[in-house]
Amino acid sequence: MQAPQRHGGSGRPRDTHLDTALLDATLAVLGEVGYSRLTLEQVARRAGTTKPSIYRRWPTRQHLVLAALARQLGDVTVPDTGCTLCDLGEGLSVFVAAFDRMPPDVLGSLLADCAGRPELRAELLNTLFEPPRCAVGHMLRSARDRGDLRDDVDLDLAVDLLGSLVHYRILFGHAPVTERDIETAVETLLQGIATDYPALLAHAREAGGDSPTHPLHT
Amino acid sequence: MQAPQRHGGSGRPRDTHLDTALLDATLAVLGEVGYSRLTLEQVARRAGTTKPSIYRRWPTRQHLVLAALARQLGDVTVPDTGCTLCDLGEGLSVFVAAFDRMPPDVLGSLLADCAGRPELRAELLNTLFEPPRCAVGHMLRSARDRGDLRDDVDLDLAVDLLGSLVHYRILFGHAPVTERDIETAVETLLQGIATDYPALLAHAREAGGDSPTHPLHT
Amino acid sequence: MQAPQRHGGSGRPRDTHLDTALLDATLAVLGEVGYSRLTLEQVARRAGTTKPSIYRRWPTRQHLVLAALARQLGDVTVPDTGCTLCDLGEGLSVFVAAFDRMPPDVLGSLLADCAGRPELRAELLNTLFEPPRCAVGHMLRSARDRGDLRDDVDLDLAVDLLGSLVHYRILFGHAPVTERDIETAVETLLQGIATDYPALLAHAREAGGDSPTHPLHT
Amino acid sequence: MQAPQRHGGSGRPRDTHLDTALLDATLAVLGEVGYSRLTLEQVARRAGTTKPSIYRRWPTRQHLVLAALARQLGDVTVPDTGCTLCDLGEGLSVFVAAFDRMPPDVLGSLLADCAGRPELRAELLNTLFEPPRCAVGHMLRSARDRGDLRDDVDLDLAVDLLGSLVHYRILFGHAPVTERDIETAVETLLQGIATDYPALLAHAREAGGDSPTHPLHT
DNA sequence: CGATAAGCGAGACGGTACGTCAAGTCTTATA
DNA sequence: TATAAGACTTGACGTACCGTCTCGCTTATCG
Repeated sequence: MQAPQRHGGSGRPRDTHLDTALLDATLAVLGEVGYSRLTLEQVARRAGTTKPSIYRRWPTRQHLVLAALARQLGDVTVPDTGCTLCDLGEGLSVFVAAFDRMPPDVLGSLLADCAGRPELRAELLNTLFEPPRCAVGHMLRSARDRGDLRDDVDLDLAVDLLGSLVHYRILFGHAPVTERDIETAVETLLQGIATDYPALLAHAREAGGDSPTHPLHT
Repeated sequence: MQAPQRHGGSGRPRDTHLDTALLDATLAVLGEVGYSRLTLEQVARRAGTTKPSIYRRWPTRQHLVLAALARQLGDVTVPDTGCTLCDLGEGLSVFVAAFDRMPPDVLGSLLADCAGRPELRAELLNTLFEPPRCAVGHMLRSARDRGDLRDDVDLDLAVDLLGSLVHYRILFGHAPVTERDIETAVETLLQGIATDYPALLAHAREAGGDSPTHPLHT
Repeated sequence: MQAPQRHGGSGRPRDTHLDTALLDATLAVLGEVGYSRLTLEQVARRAGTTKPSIYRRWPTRQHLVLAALARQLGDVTVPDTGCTLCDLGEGLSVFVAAFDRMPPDVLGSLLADCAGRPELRAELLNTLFEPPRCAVGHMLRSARDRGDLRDDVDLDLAVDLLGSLVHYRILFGHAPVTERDIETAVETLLQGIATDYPALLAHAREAGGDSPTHPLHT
Repeated sequence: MQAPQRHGGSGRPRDTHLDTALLDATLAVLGEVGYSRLTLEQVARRAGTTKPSIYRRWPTRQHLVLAALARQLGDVTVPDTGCTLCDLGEGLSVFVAAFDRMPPDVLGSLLADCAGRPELRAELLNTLFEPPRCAVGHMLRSARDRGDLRDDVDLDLAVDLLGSLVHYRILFGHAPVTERDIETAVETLLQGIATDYPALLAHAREAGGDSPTHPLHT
């Protein structure tokens, strides 16, 4: 969802500076007044241009905001060290950090604003939510392939258990997602689906070092 | 979020039929065009009245919708049979069913629309989201008190693990929440925090009967 | 074309100060930037209100301007002294003066802008152009009734001959309409349609005094 | 207002087919939607080209339309037979016919649109309105020279009396200009300014034949 | 004959104003 | 004092043209 559709070679080419200026302005306005009070006028003025230039690039306000968020999210890469506990914890943290860089409350508002626009909603989910889901899914699959998880675990549900915790708190967090929360959630889940949880824990301890002994314990 | 504030006893009394007519109209409009396209004019016209009569009762559109949803949610009671597995599963199902009766996508939109209005947001959370959280928390606390859970489990995180799965899927479900999902999630979680999971499973089997053997397994 | 349509007794009544403020603002803007550069925003701002308040009163920009011009034209009354030459000259002068009080070039632009809107055009003609036509027609009919004109004169064409001179020069005058022009035109016309032109001239001389002897002569 | 300005000899020459195609398209669009709804885009598209090709030829929309109308008006020649009544009637008819071939209402709109652009307005008047004025003026001057009119007649006002009737009705005609109207107006005017009207009438009768006996009479 | 200069189609550019919609507030007459 | 009615201020919406610009290409004239 970064650069919008381009056309045949002919015609005056689009000013790519405007593209970035508009996305920058969008993020700035989002940060200052939030999604619901964001005005296209304001965005345009701040980018030194006018509304029609926005509509030429993105068909709706939602598309504009989505593009801005997607650019802000950037390309997020996750570790693959072979240590199931470490990788999951680290991977989730990377995504939490990426989402935390976004203006608060925007993601939820945008998602809500997609009600009734299925294509847009799909685009949003694919662009922003699917990458972390995929990454976590990939990690869990690796873990199962190397024998850390039971063969018959429902990986989709496991992904949802971790992902929904992260997403839910990001979207409407009554509490921020801390590193501690992530570790605890990962360890709790693995106790339920690992073939040999103590071995994983031991492995993580030599690899990283600061994992706690008692998941979900205060 | 039932009948709103009243004034001094004198003068023409409020038409209580209007209260219900307005909430009915709100739900109807929500169901037809969704939250973002809901117009107070439209609601008023449908209820056979005018905008000022709405504003006399609820200060903002958000309050109106919240009131309508709260009435739709109604009073939900959860079981307390002493069977940890059964109660959790049954309790979660009750709430999923209650939320499923609401117009789709409205809850998320409303919640998103509360960004920047903390009191309203708090009221929404208290009215709609807190009851299930409380009920689940209460169940887990009972379970711990009767010795089913370890003493040092972080109950808040446990509540969040279950609650976020349910809420997240309800709010923005890329997949509906099935009975099967609930059971599996409950059992997976309990494997992580129960003192003696097999005993709970056995207990549940004699009580109810249809619990599966292998959590999270296909 | 003054006060727009009113409704049943109930509801908040229209602010009549706004009506006049808007018409005043319209005339002011017309005077400053002309018809084609008149902006409803500008009119509204100047009247201390906003566009929707204008659209509530007049359906289009044309209606607004027409209303403003009509108010500016006001009620114009013409003399009826029995002196055919004097009355015609005086009556035409009155209307020329009334039109000269309007912002220049507006009338033509407005009329041109009515192309393709027959009802509006009819309203404009009725409101602004018909009164002088009627007045002149009435004068000529009186003159015929008292025997000053031949019985079989085509009064409509006579009205047009006088009216078109005035209107044409007002609308797109390459030259202003002077008192002298009016007198000369009246006298020239009457030579063509009067029963006894010299008698009329004599009558006018005793009544008024400053009529010229030789029509259309330099 | 024929072919617009050209530049130095070098470079690709202008496609003269485009000139005519654009003027044709302009007239077509004017005929279909009128002046105020004419879009340069539309004209360009219809001519199979694009806006810049228009602006390369004519600096403004007004110039384009003026050029189109001028081409449509063409060269109009008027008779000079020595019969004052016949020539005037015939000459006016020729011009009425020429203007009637133009799309209706366009002339007035264009003229109105020249408010505040004096050079353009002058060009328009010179191009479209001056020829008939000149022709009528020339006829009247010839008539005076041959002794048909009094020596001291104000020829400018006489021209205006005839011209304004024609122009006014053409521009904003509440009634079409008929042959009958023209004859009657000419005859009425001549009664006012001719040295010997009956002689002119007699002359016209032998020359043409179908002149009426009673000017301005029904 | 190759450089140069303009015209060409295409279409995006920065702008201005449009006419509409809904929000939330107010003022009335009536009950 | 609440009601139905409806006008009020406010502010943003998405669209339509304007007149200009920058492309990549074609077509002529000139050196």
